[in-house]
Amino acid sequence: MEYNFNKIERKWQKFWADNKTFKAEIDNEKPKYYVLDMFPYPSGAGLHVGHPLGYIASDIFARYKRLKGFNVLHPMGFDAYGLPAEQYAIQTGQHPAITTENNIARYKQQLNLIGLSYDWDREVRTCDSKYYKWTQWTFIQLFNSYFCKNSNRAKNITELIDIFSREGNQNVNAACTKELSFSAEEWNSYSEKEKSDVLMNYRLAYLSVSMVNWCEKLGTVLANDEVVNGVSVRGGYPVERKPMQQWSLRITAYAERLLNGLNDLDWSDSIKEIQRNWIGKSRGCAVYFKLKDHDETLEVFTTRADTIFGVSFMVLSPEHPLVEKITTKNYKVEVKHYIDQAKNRSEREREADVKQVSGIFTGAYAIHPITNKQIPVYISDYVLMGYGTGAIMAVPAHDSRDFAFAKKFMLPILEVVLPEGAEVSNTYAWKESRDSKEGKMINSGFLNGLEVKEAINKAIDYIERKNLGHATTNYRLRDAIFSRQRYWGEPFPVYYKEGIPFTLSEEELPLLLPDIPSYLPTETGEPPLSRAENWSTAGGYPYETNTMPGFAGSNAYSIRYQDPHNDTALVSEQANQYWQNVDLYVGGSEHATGHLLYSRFITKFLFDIGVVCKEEPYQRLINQGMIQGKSCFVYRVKQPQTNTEQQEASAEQNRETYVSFNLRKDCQTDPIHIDISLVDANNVVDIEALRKWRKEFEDAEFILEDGKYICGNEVEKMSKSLYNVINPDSLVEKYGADTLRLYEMFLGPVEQSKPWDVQGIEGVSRFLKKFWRLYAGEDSLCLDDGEPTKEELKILHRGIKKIEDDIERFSLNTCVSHFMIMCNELTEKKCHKKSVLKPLCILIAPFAPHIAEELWQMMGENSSITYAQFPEYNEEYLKDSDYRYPVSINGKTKAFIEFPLDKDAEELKKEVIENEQIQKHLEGKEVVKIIFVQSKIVNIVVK
RNA sequence: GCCAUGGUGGUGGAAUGGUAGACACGAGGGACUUAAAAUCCCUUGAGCCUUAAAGCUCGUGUGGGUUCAAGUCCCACCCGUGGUACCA
Repeated sequence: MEYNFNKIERKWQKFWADNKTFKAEIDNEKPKYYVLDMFPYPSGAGLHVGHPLGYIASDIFARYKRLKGFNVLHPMGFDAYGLPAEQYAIQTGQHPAITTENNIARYKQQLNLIGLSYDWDREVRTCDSKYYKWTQWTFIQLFNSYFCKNSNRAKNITELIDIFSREGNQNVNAACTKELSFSAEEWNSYSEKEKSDVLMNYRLAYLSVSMVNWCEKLGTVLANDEVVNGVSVRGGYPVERKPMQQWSLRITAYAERLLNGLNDLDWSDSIKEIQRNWIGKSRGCAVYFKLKDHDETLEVFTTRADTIFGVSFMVLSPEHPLVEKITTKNYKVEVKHYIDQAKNRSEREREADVKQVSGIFTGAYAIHPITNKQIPVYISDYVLMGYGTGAIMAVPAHDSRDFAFAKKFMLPILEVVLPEGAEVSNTYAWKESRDSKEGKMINSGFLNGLEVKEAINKAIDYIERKNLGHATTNYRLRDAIFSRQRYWGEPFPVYYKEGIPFTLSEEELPLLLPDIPSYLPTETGEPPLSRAENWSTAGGYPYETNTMPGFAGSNAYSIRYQDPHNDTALVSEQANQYWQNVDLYVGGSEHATGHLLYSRFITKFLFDIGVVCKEEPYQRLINQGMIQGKSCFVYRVKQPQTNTEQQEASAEQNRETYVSFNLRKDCQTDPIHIDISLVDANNVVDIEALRKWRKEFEDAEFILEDGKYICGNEVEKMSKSLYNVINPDSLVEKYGADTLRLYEMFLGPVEQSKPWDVQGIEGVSRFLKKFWRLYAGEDSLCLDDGEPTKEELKILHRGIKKIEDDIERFSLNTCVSHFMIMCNELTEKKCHKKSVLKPLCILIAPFAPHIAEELWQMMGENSSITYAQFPEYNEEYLKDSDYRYPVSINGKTKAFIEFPLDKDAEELKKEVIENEQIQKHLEGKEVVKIIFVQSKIVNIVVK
């Protein structure tokens, strides 16, 4: 019988769909296991072989867990809101919903071809109103909550209102945008608008004004990378930094919990580290500096309180509120000029010339809190308003940025930390500052002689005791800006009444995304939604016109899968109690600081308000690597630079010339990408096909080597634009889905990025054919009912053990290898015994489910292999009767000998030394000692 | 710069401190075939030795160290990849 994979795969895919084999339902008799893939954005290009890597890996795990007796939840859905569909709509006028619908259909078709065991009944789409109802609902909960720092959790905003009306905010310790102070009387006298403004300061979803890149001509906000040198990349129109009112989420309130929560997760160290860095906790000290001739104090943040005696100037951010007050008359004009300049520099420009030191003196002086010396106050844009207090104490000797500033403005450089072995030297001769936290304190009064780390603690102690400041912690993490001036996203469930935002009630959800006549922003710069007719409540109050950003829909989708059709709740308590959270999450590491952080935050919030029972959404995380493509290049010869007239003339006469790979060094060339389908395994280009492929090659001249045109290669990202995409559909057609699945795993560790090797797939294809032949005879299965031999049992049980270990460790590439070895050994033994082939079939079922199902059925089983029992290995069969231990002599392995394990040490020694083989190697030398490791003899030391 | 992570044949990659290179691709040789495809067998880290049988030396980015024993552990350096950055 032939292995007809196309027929087999179609048959079983239909069987699974018809029988809903993978439908997951709550079953309290069985333990649950939740396997999830990061859901894809359905782009127009479809899937290439890189996309399914993670899906196949998680599918293998899901299928494995089912065989292990778990009730597995393995859903899939689509992150359907996003920019490409909107841009396509702007260009073509086609509604993004239609584009998205088509792309999803194509994705589902491609995913099903691979035989993934999803429960499609639980599919979610973020653009589906039944789904985004709960995205909007979650937003409302955030709006109605504040973060209480005392209990370290979110609480209902009504509790805060209650406290305000009774005792003001004196005793309130809550996360907020800026510190306010008011009494109960004041609160009760506030207008509705004033109350709303105060509460905004505390809500977890809040409106605030933040700086954006605004392009008047294009009528839209631009991202930093869309602005270069102060003008828009598209059109070259001027861009200004402008404050705009935006919704934000107060993720910073959860910084500490997001940090601590990482410790108990089974994630890779690198991704945990990326999140830790992103949160960026730094412990330090706030220090108050009095200002000469002013009542205000200047508060700075520092992590190096030990260097306080090394302060020689202060620097404020240009946006700092005190700048205006303290600038003296003589410096007003220059300071204003500097601030104006700084304001119009985009983030990108500031980044671009980091090395450029700029700044200006304000004329003001601060008083050093310990030495009482006067210290000049400068402003400079290297100090950012967004971090710490927007002001620093500058210690040029021990901070490289302060050092550069001091050099430029000829300010004193005071050395206070002396590294071990160094001598006190003239700081003005230094080429760079000494930033290291190692060394002893000098010139620092009561800190002298201490190590830096001790000095930091002692300095903070002193500062707190004398009321000169307080210990504090800063986070790099910023609140998440949640508004987008776009069409294709979730509408905010918000309307405005006399300028005060109100949320809709739960009964009014979902607030449907309206149809609009054009997807561009309006002429007045309003977001696209303001084009919608009657975009207001029944009472005529206008709705919010911004939409939510791309990550909104993915924050709680893993929770929604648990109960996707529930109309009355995000998830029922019953469903959540059973499914809890994701046990295995598979996806790319590019979401480390986006989706993975935001959804952890939202899950913690939902935990606080009692919606879910687990605080962390994803217990174990595997980050699959990217599969790269091999790109092919031809080398176009650069035309010599001549004057224009000649060039024009020659352009008509001269055809483009391309040289073969090994000849490219002889002239100047540009590499040009060509489609990989035009090239064979030896990099020989099919020139006739190339001429037909694109016009520019039609009558080009090709300079050959050995009669062939050889192209160059490079490993790059797989992308349509680089013509190096390998499409899974054609591979399934040619080799079958089971081969593709095995090969994607066999290619290397799932976590690692690696290039797609076009030829390697032959190997697993041959293996599956061999595997089939192990069972299949001429026209029926070739099975033997006899008892397996000891030898055969050993092969089988060793295989079971290895495969189980490998899957649990997620080492799926070695798992495939071990399976191949086992099958080859059984083939060699000509073993066709049913009692061996049956467990073998189950073992491969997670990897190659179609062939496993087919053989399973042919062996006379009448139910799907999906819920078969994963075989257990028996230690008895694994015992090595014939294991030969390696014996080294002076560290070099010389012999392998058998010996029993149960003898005592002296007997063993004797036996080893007298062994014929060993004697040969000893060559009569004296044995000094014998090293045993766990009763195995390992090394003999001789003189 | 900082943080993370990796460096093993022609290639993808295996190796709880204990036979480095499993498994696979590619390559070379052979069998079957009129031929091709498919299938099967042998060789395949480098070098040496031998008529043969067998055996030897060197080898996991570089240089040190720990150990009876190091791809694996420690120290220093070089290179690649990813993240991040006037974060005080």
